[in-house]
Amino acid sequence: MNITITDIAHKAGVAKSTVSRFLNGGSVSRATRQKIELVIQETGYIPNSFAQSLKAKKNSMIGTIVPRLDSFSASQTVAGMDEELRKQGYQLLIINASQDLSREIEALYDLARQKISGIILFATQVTEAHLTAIEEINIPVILLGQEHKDVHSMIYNDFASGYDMGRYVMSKGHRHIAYIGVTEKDVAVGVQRKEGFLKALSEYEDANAHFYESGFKMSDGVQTALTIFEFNHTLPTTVVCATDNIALGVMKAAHMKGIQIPGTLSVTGFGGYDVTEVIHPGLTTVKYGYSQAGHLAAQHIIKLVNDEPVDLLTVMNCEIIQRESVDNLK
Amino acid sequence: MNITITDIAHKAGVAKSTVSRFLNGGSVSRATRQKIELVIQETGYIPNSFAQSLKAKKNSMIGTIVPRLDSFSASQTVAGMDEELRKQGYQLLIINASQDLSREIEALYDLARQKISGIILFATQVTEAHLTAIEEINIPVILLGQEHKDVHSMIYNDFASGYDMGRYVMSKGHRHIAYIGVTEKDVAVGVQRKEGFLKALSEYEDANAHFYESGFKMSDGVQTALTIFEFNHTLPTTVVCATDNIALGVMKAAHMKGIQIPGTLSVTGFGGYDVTEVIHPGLTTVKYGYSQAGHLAAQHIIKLVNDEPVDLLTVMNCEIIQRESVDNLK
DNA sequence: CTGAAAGCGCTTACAG
DNA sequence: CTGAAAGCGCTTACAG
Repeated sequence: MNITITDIAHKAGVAKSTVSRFLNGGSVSRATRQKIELVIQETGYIPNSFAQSLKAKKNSMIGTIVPRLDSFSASQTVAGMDEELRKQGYQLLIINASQDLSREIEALYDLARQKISGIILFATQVTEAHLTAIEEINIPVILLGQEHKDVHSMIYNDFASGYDMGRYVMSKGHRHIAYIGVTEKDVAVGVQRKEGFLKALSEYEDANAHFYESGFKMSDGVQTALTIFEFNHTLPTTVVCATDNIALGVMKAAHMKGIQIPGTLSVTGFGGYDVTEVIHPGLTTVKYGYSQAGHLAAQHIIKLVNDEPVDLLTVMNCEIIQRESVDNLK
Repeated sequence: MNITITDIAHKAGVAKSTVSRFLNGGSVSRATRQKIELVIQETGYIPNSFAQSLKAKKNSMIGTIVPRLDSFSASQTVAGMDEELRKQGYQLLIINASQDLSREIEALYDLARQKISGIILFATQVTEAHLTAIEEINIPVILLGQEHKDVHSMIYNDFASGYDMGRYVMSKGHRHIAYIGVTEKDVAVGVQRKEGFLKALSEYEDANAHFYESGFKMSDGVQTALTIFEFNHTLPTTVVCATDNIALGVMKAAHMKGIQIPGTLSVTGFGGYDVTEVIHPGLTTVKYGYSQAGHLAAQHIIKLVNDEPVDLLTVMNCEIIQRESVDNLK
């Protein structure tokens, strides 16, 4: 049996309300304060936060739903969020949806049941079910990574990233390009990045590109690269990959096939994962500020929780990091 | 204002207890069932889990305290735990201690306040304060990564890993070795791995090793490697690193200095991070089964929560993965 | 400064 | 099958 505030009150010979006041920093005389302190010390009393929240009608928890925990971008972002939230006195409840959209929906309701104050949802796709849930639970929600006109959203400027990367490789003289993208269900990564790249492509009349679709895993990147290497008598001079993971896969495939990077083939990624710096050659990529995004998302959700205004859409910029994986053909 | 069970009862024209029974799958007539269902549908009612837990006096949450979220081992392990826990109907509450021991203690009390059912603590050091907290909160706790005689512990067989790695490099003919370890405050990584290595070393009379201490970050590994390269007119033939991160740092430093790996210098790690496979050369390391450990920890904590017996100490074995970073000198 | 009382939203015997 | 009542552990006006 656990110790309750009533036990403490009895042992200290005071009323529960006095103990409660003591606990919450209300005014208590020196004498009673000491008695209560002593009893709490002896018993190792720990208040029941359910009961507290039940009365107080609110708590300081923020929930976040991530598609997977074991990805660089997710763990960096969550760490950033956590830091900011803790600094501001909130606790973060992390839910792993394991890349299952229906679990995201479940998680939304779960968090509502727990009367969490606000939710940050790492979005990959925003379905009708998401929208319904967000409306029903009646709790502030921020979408991170995708945008929707009816929900507060924070996105990276994926179009600009794609555009910049396209211009970059072409400025280095590349004209025969393979672009490995991902499913268009992922609007940010699958559509925006590619659209940006396409725009850059359209500005160079003598350039041409072939488009491929890959999964998100490194092994998917390896497979896709292998088919490119196999069915093309003339290799592209560069392969632009929609994520660092895919780029890593391409590098691995090239290594397996004895294709030199750089020298014979160039490769680029998106993401700016730590690994891309330590490998040889270093991967030219676009750096996304995951940790900062986490901090910012935390600040925004706190504002929303406190009914302060927040822009419906926040766009975060990214920047190219030039490393050794791209040949200068000029 | 949120909708409560009383509202539902009113609107459906029944008693709260009937709604509660309905919610918990008790016997309710077809007619009332339908009335209640309808009202819940219309109102979007979501039960308050605080109130539920307050009465039910228990919940199905397991807490885990990790020193940092953004590390490969932590995210893999947590993902494994989460998977298992969810399968068994528990929810995981993750707390990030940001590598601050006092935050671990706080977190222990925080979780107790939330009447969580059990706690898995990723341990790096086990201090008196930890022990006191664990005793006071009176909740089942499992230590992951370190052992203590009074607390349920799960550890990797770090001594054996160190021993195996030592024997491995020496079997490849290496006799002049640099060992980069970490602080001995971390018994598993700092002491056990080194002790194992020392035992292997003692079995080869003609072998010698120099010992260095590094931080856990890749950049620390770079620094340590640089001093080794600088102050030794004769380079060791291999550097055995206590973690993959450090090994990655050494590889980077070697690359900066134009030292060939393999060829001139060999390098090994511990951990089996994904990256170690994609880089060139592939890093010879010891594979730790993080995800499995997570699953196992989850199973154990659930048993403890249900008062089922669990071995006080569980030791998990690891195995060497041979890749290209070690020269065969024979 | 202190205490008695009501109430947060739910569940659980206990009658009927 | 259904309802009235008590109670989970706390907080919060309100008196004193």
